[in-house]
Amino acid sequence: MSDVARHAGVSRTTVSFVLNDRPGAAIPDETRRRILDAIDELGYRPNAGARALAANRSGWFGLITEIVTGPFAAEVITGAQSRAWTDRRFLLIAASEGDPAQEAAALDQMLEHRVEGLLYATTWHRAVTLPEAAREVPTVLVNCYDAEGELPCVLPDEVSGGYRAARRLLDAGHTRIGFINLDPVIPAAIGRREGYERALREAGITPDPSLVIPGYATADGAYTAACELLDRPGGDRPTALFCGNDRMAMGAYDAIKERGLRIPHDVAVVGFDNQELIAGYLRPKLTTLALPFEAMGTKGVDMLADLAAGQPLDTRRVTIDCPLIERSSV
Amino acid sequence: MSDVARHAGVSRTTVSFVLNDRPGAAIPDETRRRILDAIDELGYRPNAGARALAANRSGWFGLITEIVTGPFAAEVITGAQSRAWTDRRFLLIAASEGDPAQEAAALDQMLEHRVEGLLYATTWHRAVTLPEAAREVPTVLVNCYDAEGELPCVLPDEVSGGYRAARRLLDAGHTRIGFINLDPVIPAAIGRREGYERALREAGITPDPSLVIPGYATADGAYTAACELLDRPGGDRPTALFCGNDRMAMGAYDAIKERGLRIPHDVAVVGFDNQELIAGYLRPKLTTLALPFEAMGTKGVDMLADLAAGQPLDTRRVTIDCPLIERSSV
DNA sequence: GCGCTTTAATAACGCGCGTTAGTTGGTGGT
DNA sequence: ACCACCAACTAACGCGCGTTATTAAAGCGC
Repeated sequence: MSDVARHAGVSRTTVSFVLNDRPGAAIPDETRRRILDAIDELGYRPNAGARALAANRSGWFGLITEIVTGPFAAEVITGAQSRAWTDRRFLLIAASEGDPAQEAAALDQMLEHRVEGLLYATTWHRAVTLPEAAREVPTVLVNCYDAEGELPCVLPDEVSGGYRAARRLLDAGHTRIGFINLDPVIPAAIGRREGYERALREAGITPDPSLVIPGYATADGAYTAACELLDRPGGDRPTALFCGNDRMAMGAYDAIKERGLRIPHDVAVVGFDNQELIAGYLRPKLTTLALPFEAMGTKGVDMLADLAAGQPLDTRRVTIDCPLIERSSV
Repeated sequence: MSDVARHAGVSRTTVSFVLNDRPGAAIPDETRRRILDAIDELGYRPNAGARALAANRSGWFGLITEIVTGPFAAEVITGAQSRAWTDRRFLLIAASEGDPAQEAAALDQMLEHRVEGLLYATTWHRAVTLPEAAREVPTVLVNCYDAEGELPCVLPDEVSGGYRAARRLLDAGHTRIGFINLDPVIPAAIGRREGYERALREAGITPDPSLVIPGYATADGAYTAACELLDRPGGDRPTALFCGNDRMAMGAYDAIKERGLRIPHDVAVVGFDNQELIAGYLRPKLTTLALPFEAMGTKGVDMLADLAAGQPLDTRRVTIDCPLIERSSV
């Protein structure tokens, strides 16, 4: 920077003013041009670290996830990254790998780097408890919430997701809709079932509990569940299956095809999660609901930016809709 | 740091010596303990940025990928991250999203943060050309290579992957092995075919070119290709299919099942890529080869660390084996 | 010509740390 | 009694920048 100043025949301060577009600083165009030319000529690049030190503003946000591997975390990162970029901020990403020690270590490193805010994301919707150190800095939870309800969080709207799935099938004329759910105790399963039942009732149908079977998140579990639903005695088998995730839809597909039934003509299927690698390549392609991970990442940074700027949040618990991704299985 | 020094009754220098375990500094245990106690008591955390500035060593490596979304990039990140951690380094991750402008901007930011090395990773094995600015800092290519062959790179060993796949099927007694390949012009397709043919020849079988059909990386393309192979006139249809990726294996599965054939009894299948969401949930689970993304990320940081330390590389072009992931389709 | 305001610029301090060149007090040897 | 030596520390500088207080020159009305 001193070299640039010398080269342009001005002081270092003036260079700083130009670089930062300092409001109130009167820099004639001619001087500004000379400085910018010098920067170009010398290939000068400001030192972000020194800048942060002097301005007492690191420009970092931290992002802790359980697993970097896996499409969900990646989407959160994408959303958060792009949003952070517009504020000229950078994201410090670390994976806890489910190990509390590693998580604490990552957090320590982040605090040493003076992150101005922390995003804490999980791969599945649930309650979490954060390490103590997280209280030192503004924190937003993504896809999870703290049991005490003290921290702001951004969550998928499971209820409207379940509602939307059932509604899509009702609109297609189905009245007996089997629901192969996730483990019944987790928030996703509870919320989606609530939405599913509400849609049925709105259509004048009384939910039949025997049509809701847990598939425990695996293709095998869903296969078994689908067999049970499709082989119901009395010939009142469902004409549509709503599966709690796309993996389970794979199992359901197998059960349906095995019986010589066709998708969607004989049995329609709706999944959840919109995992491209499954939904996009099943045959026929799977109509499913997307978890809005990218939007959640974006919104999380949004909230963090407000928090870091000292502004209060308008909503401390934000829910984001799960959009229906229309393909060919309904 | 000054507070800690005052609290412990020593100078700031002594605190620095303790924090950095400075070799040659004689610090009595008693003094050291007092300092560590003070750090604890005051909740002192070193400022990583200031440290980098003073030591002229940022501790950052940059990692640029095309897409953060997607399992491949995530694995590279995991490998690189964990390896970097052991050197007390951090990874600055950015996605180019295939946009040269965004890529250049990301690189600029990284250089402003004074990264000491750059990892450039692609999602599929191919040639790349880097922006000019990348020459300012040691660079290692991951899963790609530069056309000029100037930069060090770490690549998957496609040839041994193809060899290993064919070999596995030969060992299982198959002699007519169909190969649904990727787009024939890309390095992965070329290398794997070479390995496939070598394995056949070693087994005394002359490769039959009509058994190799491109599936163009899609399930649909592979379905068509598989139909062609399975419906060959003359009853000499292959008893095994080697697919250039797992998505194509999905298409092949459909073609096989449609004909009432069983996997692996009537037709064995080997995939490539080891995409958990596909390979692990197909029924039966898919035996496939893994692209060693995590290992490539690790090795990339390895090489970068040497480069950044000023040491020459022993090998400028490293290839890493693709391990066979045994499941139930052979 | 004088005072006053605006424009254009600068010198100097501090951000939090690593590092070098010292200083101080004590011990052993002759 | 003198010097050499070592253990245990410290003062002071600089890393690259943002920022504040200050100055010199130019413009303006009378």
